[in-house]
Amino acid sequence: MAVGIRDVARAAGVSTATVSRALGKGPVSDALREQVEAAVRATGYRPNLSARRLRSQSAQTIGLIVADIRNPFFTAVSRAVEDAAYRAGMRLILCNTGEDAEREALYLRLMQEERVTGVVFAPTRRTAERLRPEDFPFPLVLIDRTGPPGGHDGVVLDNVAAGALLVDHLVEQGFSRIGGLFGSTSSTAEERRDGYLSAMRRHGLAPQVRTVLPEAEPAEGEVARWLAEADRPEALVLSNGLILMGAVRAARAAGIPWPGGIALAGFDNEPWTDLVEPGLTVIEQPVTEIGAQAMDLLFDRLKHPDQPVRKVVLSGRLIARGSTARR
Amino acid sequence: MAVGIRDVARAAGVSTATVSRALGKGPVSDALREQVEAAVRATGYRPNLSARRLRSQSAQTIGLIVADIRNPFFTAVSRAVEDAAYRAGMRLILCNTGEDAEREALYLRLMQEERVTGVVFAPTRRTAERLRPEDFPFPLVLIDRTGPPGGHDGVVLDNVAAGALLVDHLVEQGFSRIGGLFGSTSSTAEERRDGYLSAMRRHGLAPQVRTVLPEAEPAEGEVARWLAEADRPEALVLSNGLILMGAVRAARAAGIPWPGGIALAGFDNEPWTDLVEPGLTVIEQPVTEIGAQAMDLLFDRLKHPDQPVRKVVLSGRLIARGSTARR
DNA sequence: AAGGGATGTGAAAACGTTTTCATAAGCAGC
DNA sequence: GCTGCTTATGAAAACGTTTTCACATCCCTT
Repeated sequence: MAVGIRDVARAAGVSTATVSRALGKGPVSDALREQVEAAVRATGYRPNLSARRLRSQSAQTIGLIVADIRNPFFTAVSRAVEDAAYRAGMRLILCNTGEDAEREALYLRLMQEERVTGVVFAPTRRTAERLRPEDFPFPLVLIDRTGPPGGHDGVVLDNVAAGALLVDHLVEQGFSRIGGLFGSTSSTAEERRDGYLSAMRRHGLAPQVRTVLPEAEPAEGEVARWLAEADRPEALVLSNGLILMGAVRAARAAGIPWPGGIALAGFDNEPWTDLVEPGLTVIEQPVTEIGAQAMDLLFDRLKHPDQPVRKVVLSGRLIARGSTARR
Repeated sequence: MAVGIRDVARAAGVSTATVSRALGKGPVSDALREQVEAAVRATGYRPNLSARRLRSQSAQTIGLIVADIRNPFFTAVSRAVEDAAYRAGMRLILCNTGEDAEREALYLRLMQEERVTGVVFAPTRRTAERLRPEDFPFPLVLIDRTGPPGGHDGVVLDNVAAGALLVDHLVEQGFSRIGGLFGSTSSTAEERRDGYLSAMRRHGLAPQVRTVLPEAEPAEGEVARWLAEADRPEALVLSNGLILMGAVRAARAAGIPWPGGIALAGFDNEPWTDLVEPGLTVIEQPVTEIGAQAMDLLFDRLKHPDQPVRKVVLSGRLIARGSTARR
């Protein structure tokens, strides 16, 4: 039933070595190559990738580890990563960690057992701190969240600048009591908060920072409470797309209009952010570029293992919409 | 450098067979099992999954093939599939086909070479028609689009009923000149169109059907043209989330309000559909359920290969919102 | 005390490839 | 015509596991 390379060899009247070479790139005479190809067609042979990997010690596989593929940022990045992977003849193994350090460790171990070619990883802050390059026999490229400068290549947004950009924009639009709600698990959120804080300080304004699990529901709850307080801010900076959505829901539920009741500015130019009325001011991340760059770094690292560690920092673009219209 | 099972065996003073059994489920005395575990810790041993797969002839891997992971429907389904896979100790290989029959064929071939345990697949109509169960040595479960009854298990929405449901709702709300815009590549879109057509006929109304590539941009262009026509419909049925978004953009761009200028009703209860104002009437698909059911079918099929083919049909739920408010 | 079924263990085969190694054939230079 | 170099090919080793098979050992039954 299961046809192997021996069957093809027999059908073509050659050795298995020749079949292997004909299918790969070895030197084979044209005549035999044709015989082999005919035999492959005749037998319906499909190579066994596990055997190939075992023998050739090359998995041709990329692992992608993210918190949740349903976060549109990761969705978009994953598509770019998958495209690059398959263009290079590699498969993609997808892992969702749910921001859970234990599952992160589990999946990293799995990647070792798979002997993957490389991994693209968006770690939680906690895990990012513990990541030691010498523990991994493959290139590990961090995206979105690199944490403190470590031994891994990475692609990130200039989060500090982006956080500040939002504050500057809000100040310019006439707001001064500006709150910030940031995710609690990633270094990215921390950097955005730092940018927020330094910009607030620079403008001589009093920051109000809160922290929340970076998901829509917790964010909605937190913002709902915040908006119900007597001295609520005039404007809110939200540190990612899910938190921004939570904030929009909370404002909508409380019947507070934006920008009149509360100005909103956040991250991730998701398709819906310009469909709500008024549209939401956001920092757009170059998502496709991030995924593509990560794969470039990964392949470069494979070629030049001893090259110094590189960190690609991409700029976010401010898209000003009605949600932060001048007071 | 690379530590294998032989090194562990040597360190523990046992045979490789015993190590394998200690790590698996074979019968091993408690004393030896502890020795082996200690040796594993001491050596930092990580099993080589390729070797394991080759020998045990079991890949413990699920393939997921969809048009585009960025379609929120597939995003959500993929998450459910991944969860189920990893709960069963399996990995997930992700493939995006971009609705391209050639890439579908390519990936199906790849799945054979990977000797995967099973595949969850949302095929284009063209491919669905050609799918022959005997060509696949693994269970292939179709989701979202099963096409004509074939030899594969599947999980689908009751698309005909759902399409009709939207028409019934629109009629009830007082609309009669109702157009329908449907995707051109999937059997799902066809079924929704059939539901639309039969409901229109039942109500004695004249259907107006158009077809478009199931992506936001082509849909926006098509709807823009449609809305510019003199005898444009009063209401539109849109056959998936991306097409619905295109329609919303077109209406917004043309300055046509809904439901006043054009009533909108579509598929997929994506998070943004109730954030636009007024909210959009949609059919909600049980996305998580679809993914989970697909994996259930897959595992059942592995257990009972000769069981008759099963097709799970799930009902969509109508969520009526302002976009179809009474005329 | 002998027979017999569990039970635990190790040696070696097996999984399906690629790669190494040896060899034969072809060809250039002398 | 011989040597040396390249090229095409096959036999066999190798990749790192799991599984088969054979063999002790132990305990229970008779």
